[in-house]
Amino acid sequence: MTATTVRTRFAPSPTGSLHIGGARTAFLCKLFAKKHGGDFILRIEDTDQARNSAESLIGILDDMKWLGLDFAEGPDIEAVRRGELKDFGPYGPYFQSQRLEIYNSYIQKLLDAGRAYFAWETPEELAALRQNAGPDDAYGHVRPKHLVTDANEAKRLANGKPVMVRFLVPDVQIHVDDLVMGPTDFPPEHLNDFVIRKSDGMPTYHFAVVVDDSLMRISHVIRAQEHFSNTPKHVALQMAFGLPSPQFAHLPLVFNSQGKKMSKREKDKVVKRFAKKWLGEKEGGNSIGSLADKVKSAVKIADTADALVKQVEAWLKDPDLVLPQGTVREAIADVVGVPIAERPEIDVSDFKKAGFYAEAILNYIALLGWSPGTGKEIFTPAELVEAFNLEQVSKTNARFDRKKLVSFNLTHCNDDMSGDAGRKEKQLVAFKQYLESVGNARLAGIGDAKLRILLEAKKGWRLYSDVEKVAGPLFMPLSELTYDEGAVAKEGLRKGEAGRELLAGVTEVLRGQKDWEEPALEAAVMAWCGEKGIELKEIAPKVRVALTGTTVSPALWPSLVLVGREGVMERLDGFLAKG
RNA sequence: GUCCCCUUAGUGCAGCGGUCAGCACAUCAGAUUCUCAGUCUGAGAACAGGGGUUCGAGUCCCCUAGGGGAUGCCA
Repeated sequence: MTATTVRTRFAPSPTGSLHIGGARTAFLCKLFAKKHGGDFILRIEDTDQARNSAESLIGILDDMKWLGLDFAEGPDIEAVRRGELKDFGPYGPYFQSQRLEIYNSYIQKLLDAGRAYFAWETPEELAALRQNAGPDDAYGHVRPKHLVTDANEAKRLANGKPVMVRFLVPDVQIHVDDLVMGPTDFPPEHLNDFVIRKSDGMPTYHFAVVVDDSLMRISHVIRAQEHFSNTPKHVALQMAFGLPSPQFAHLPLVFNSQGKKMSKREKDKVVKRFAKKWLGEKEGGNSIGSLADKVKSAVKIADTADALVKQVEAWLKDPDLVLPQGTVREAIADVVGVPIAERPEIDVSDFKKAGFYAEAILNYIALLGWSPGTGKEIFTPAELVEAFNLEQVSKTNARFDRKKLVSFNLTHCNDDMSGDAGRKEKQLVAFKQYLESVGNARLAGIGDAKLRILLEAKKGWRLYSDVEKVAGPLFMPLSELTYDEGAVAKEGLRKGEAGRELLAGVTEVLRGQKDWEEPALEAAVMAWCGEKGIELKEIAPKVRVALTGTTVSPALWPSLVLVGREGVMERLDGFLAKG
C-alpha cells in the first residue's frame, strides 16, 4: 500500500455553464477520491481573460452544488456570489488568476536553467507555418537557432511585438502510464516547443496544470481523453522541474445521440433560428431593439443596450458565431419563445430545468464510460462510491442517451417514493427546487402538505415537469381553466347527454360529504356507485373532465383533496350550469 | 500532413481463448389500474470487413474501412 493520500481535482474554466460531460468528469473524480478515502478538490482555471465570466463561475458552482458535487477544498461559493474570489483549503489560492507569481517564479526557474525561452511570433505567422508545411517539414513552430532567455534582450529583439515564453521540449521519448489508456510511448518529434506563458502574462493551461497539480498534491489526474495526447507535455514539464508525475486516467469522451460533440453551438443554433423567426414577425413590434430591451430587463449585464444590439446583429448575421454569454442566450430563448422541448440539453442546468432528479443524473453519468461489470445499473450515490473503479473505465467514446436517463430518473424517483419518509422528503425537496428553477410560483405556493399529496398521487412520473404539467389544471383559478371539447364529448357531458346526469349524481354525493379526506371520499363515491350498480370507471373520467377540463390528471381521490371541497363544488356546479 | 485511441442488437454496456454471445434502455405484443404514467409477462434484434495465430477467436496479431481525439498565445 502506498502512503500517499488520494487527491483528485476537477478544474473547469469559467467560460460557460457546467457541461454534462464536465459533470461526469467531476463526479468520477469525486467517486474515486471517496472510494479511497481521499479528497476531491475544485480549482478554477480562469486564465483565459477573453472568455472568463463571473456569471458562468457562479453557474458552475450552483450546478455542482445542485448535483451534490461538494469539494474539500476550493472556491467559497457564498463569497463568489458576492463577487469575491475567496476560497478555502491549505493549498490555495484555488483560482489560477490569483497564482500568477507562483507561475512566474516557476517560469523564471526554467528560463534561468535555459529550459525555456522567449518568443514573439504572431498568431498569423504561426498559422502560415502550419498552412505551408510540406510533407517532410516540421508542423508549426520551429525552434530558433538562438534561444533568448533574457527578458530585456527579448523585448529589444521583439521590437514591439508581444512576447511569450516557450518551453524547450527535451529530445527524449516520454512514457505515460495511463490507468485507462495503458502504457504509451510518445516519441519526441511530435512535441514542439509549446507556449507556457502567453503574451498577456497568463500561463497556458499546459503549464498551470502541472504547477498546480503538483503544489496541490494531486495524486490522480482524472480528466477527459481530449487531454491524453497533451499528457507528454505535462510529463516533460514535470521532468524539467524534477517533480513526480501524478497518476493519469483519461476518460472517454461524451457525445450526443448523433455521435457528435455536445456543444453549446447546438443550443445556439436553435436559439438563432427562433430569433430570426421572431424578428420576422413584425406585427408584434418585434425588432432587435425590443429584443435587446427585453433581454436587458431579464438579465443583469454590463453591456449597454446599444452594445447588445450590435452583438445580436452580428450574431444573427454569422451562422457560425456563438453568443459567449449563456444567460443572454437563455434570455433570448425565453423572449423569442423557444419551446423547452426544442432546446438541446447539454448543460447541467438544462437538465435541471427539464425536470430531472440530481441523483438519477449522477447515476446515469457515472455509467458514461464506466460500468461496474456486474450488470447492475441502478445505484445510489453511496453505492457508486463503493462500486467505482478505474479498471472498468472503457476507452470507447460514450454516447449520451436521453431516453435512458429518463428511465433512470423514473426508477430513482419511484424508488424514493416507495421508500421511507426520508426518501420521500428528498423528492419533495427536489421537486420544490425544480419548481423554483422554472419559476412556477403558483405550484410552489400550495404548501408542503399539498405537494406531498401531489407527489404521492402522481407516482410513476418520469420527470418533475410531468408532475407540474398534470397538476397545472388543479391549481388554476377557475377563470383560467379551459375545457377540452373532445374530452367533454367523449364522456357524454354535453348539454342533454346522459353523462351529465351521472356527474350531477356524484356532485350531490360530494356535496354531502363531511370528511374531505381520500379514504372517506372514496368510500362515499364507491357506495354510491354500488347503489347505482355502476363501476368507478364509468364515472371517474367524467368527474376528471369536469374538474380539470382534461382527460389526464392525478388519481381522482387525491385530486379532489388537492382542489379542496370549495374548489371542487365550484368547478362541478359551474360545469353543470354551463350550456 | 503527422501521432494517438476506438469499432458487440437502434442506443449504452457485459464478455478478458471453449457461453444457446448476457444485461439495461428503446421497439413490438399481451395482462393490470378511474385517465396519463406506472407495474407485470413475453418477443424480435448484434460480434465493421479481410487475413493470420490456435484443437478452438467477439476475445490475441496484422491489414482495410469507418468514427473520435491531439497537433492553439482555448482549456
